[in-house]
Amino acid sequence: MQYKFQAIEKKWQDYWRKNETYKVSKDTSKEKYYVLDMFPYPSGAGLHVGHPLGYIASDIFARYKRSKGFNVLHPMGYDSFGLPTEQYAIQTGIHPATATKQNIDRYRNQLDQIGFSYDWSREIQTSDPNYYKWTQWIFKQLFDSYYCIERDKAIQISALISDFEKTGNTKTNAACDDSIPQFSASDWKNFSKEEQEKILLNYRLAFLSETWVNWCEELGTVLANDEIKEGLSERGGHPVEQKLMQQWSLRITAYADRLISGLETIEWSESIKDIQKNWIGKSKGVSIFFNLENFNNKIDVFTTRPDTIFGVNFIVLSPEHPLVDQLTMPSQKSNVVEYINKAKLKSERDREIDKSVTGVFTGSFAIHPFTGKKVAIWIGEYVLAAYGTGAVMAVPSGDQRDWNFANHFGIKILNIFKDIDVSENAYEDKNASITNSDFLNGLSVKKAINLAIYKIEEGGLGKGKINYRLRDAVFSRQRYWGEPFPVFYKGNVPYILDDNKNVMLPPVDKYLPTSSGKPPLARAKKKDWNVYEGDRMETNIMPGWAGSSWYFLRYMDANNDEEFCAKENSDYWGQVDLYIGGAEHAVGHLLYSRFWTKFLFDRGFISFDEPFKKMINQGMILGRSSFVYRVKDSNTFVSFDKRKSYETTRLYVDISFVENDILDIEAFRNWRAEYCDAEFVFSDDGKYLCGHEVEKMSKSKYNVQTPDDLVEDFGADTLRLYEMFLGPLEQFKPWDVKGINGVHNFLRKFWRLVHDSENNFSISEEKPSKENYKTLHKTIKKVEEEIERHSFNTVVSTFMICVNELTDQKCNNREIISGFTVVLSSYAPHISEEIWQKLGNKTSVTSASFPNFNSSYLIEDEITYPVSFNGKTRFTIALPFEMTKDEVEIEIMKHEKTLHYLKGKLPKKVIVVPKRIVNIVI
RNA sequence: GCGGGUGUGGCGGAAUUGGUAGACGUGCUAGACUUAGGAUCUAGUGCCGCAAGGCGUGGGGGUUCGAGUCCCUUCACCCGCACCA
Repeated sequence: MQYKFQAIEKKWQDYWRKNETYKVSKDTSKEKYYVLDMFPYPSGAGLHVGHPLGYIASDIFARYKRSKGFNVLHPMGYDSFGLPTEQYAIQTGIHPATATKQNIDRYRNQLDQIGFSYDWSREIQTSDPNYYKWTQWIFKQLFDSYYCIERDKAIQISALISDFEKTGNTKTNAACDDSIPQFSASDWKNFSKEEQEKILLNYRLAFLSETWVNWCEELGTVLANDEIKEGLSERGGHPVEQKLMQQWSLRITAYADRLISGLETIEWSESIKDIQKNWIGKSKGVSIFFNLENFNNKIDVFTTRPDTIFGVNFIVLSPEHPLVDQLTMPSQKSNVVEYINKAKLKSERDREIDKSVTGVFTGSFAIHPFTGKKVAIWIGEYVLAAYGTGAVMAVPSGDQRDWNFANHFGIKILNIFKDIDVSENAYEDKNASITNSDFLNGLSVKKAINLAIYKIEEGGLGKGKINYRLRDAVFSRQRYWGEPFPVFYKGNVPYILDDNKNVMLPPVDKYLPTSSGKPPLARAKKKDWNVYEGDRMETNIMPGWAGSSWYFLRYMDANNDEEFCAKENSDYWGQVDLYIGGAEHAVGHLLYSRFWTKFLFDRGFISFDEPFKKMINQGMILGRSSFVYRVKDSNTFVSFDKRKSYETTRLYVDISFVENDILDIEAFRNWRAEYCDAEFVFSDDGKYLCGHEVEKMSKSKYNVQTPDDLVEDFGADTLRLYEMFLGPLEQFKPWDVKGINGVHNFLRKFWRLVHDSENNFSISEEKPSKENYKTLHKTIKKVEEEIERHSFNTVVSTFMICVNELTDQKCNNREIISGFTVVLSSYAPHISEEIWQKLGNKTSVTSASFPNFNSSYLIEDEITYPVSFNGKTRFTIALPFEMTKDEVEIEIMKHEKTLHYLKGKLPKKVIVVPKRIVNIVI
């Protein structure tokens, strides 16, 4: 073996470490570029080949940008708070910090092996007290802020307090809970301190409130909507139920509109933008008040179709609606109570699966705002408490859900659509004209909507309103391994610690809830807390996404003890120019970090309001599982091609025992005791052939391919090239080791190009030929273009073509090899450093400039014209470059092959596109 | 149901604005060379056909001198959301 990659890679990794090659600092003389990976959660399983895919792409891009003269920030760290480590702690008693450190060390080893250009002096860990004290600091700022709707930004709460002192809240236009009563300046002054605090809580961006939350009993904590998939917890797949609890929340809803409009300023995939838009779920409509027949208060309903107001047959409240109690007539009491209790017991999951129509009549009536007629008030599960006002005006002729409800309970349906039959289905399209609707008669839907809104607002019957599906983000978790809150209580009123005080996670005897069901932190005794104020400390912790919502800022100033990030640093490094990570964070991390960024921007701590300017979502690398086939009730395994003659059970086999689908019998027998005397029915060639399938990599499928083995066998440069060579970055693709040899051979071929048969470095000082230059410059151009448009896979082919051509040309000219080495270095940094050094350079190839493309080398003497007949290419012909259109036509028409394909006919038309193609129409 | 995405050889994939479909790599078939290697080199390899020729980018239709690429329609698979009023 001539190309000793193991020694070379070790040598350069040591060199980079010793020389701090990848350390960067602010340098205003250079243009900055910020390339960021989504930082990993350090799990116990280590990295598999799927993880580094995005890291390799971003590393290539970072190295490339550096060679183009940019000052590149390319950091890495760990999202090290989280559930799995805590679950492990519960099982083993090992402190999560200890397990986290082990896992991080393992990750670091794996990452170092791959030769990344991270500036490790900026490493961060979200579970490090020096990091999370700044997460707590941001929470303090959120607590200390409210959202001013007029100025459309977050403002310090002191401004609101001074408003209250002057005018009470009568003129206040701020995002808050709807239920706040009005008070005057003198009311405010007369409130006790505690009462004032409680009122302010309704305005703060971080606030404590009693809300319906998703409670997961199995995990012992509440979960955010984005942590639930198909009604089950994302982690572990446990059932989730609705529970009313006092929780910290963040008022993300105040930012709903900006979170939508901001999407227009960033380069993300349409699908992620759409997912976020749908998640926020903006809808324009109108809120309409229905007076009640026997009561003084009103029911507020939200609708996007005010044009259907005359089609209202009844009103439906959600079972959790606050007026349910009041409106339930004694005669209906038992029915309603029974119905509501049943609804309460249903989990998210149950509600999702069971879509049958259910409901109950309250016995009360509302008054239609225009007709004055009585409208029955029902309760129905299909109305969600959390959306809109938790009440709907039911228009069965225009809404299928209302139609189903009416149909089920035998309610007569009012039709308000001209010439439309609603006896079988509701009419949900917007193409009909309205009828039976007083002043709306004869209007199109669009016109009717506008007129209805006008009439409703004019009559004081309601108000135009924008509704969002997005809920405020529940920010408490009843667990141990997360950021503690910088919060203490006096009585039931929460207070924030002073700016210079931060809470460290206190030690606890067990990582489990207390016997009274309080979170694990409640186990800590007073002396265990580094800070203890008031009557008690907050015992909830922050959710997993707290630390990851701002980490990209900390990298800019990772070791600052005075601030979370000095403004001069965030002003210099600015937005993340390229963010690479998985699409699975579409609504969690990516929405929350946008929210925090906007907040920090509002408060003047940073100067930009979107964190990630451009994002690429890498696709998953799927595993290739292997199978053996055991004959039923025996210890005999039959080869894949013969399995059909037997009744067999398919069993996973560890892919490390399988090469090219051939099973290593010895390794298999040694795998498990039960297989040690296994018998085999072989294929005709005497080998055992395994079956295979492409699926997600997982431990239980024994199909996990770690980068470690590959780095050992082929080297990091090969792994880097191969991961890129697999296919487009964004696409899902199966992992298949077979192709790795090809990429490895390419590096060997490059090595051979500049070494003689004795493995001595050998380079020619001659002036390169025209052909040599052409090959190099073609490569420079293509590599540059492809990297710029993030087409990382095609670049590898370009390298291969270049080395193939140079080999054919027997070209080892210094000038050409030097140029190619720099071009290659972002993909294969180790071998490039080695060759670069052998070329006599004293500094690292990472400081070399990307070669300039010179188009003059690409000018051709001849053009090879494909000649087609009726669009089908038949032959090619080389003609001088400068030949004109007419000359080409003449030349082609007298060619013998043309005559052959014309078969004596006259061409109807001859199309000549100079320098490209000739097409003859017969 | 709504929104987004993907369909190209045995396999991974290439084809930037419509202009030689299958680059590059694997795999396969022959052969050469050896201090038998995960080596190197040569030739072949989309499908049908001895050939001439025909057919080919999920299917059908269209625009065009020319369509993987543009338009219409349809199918399959993947992802997200899903009683959102």
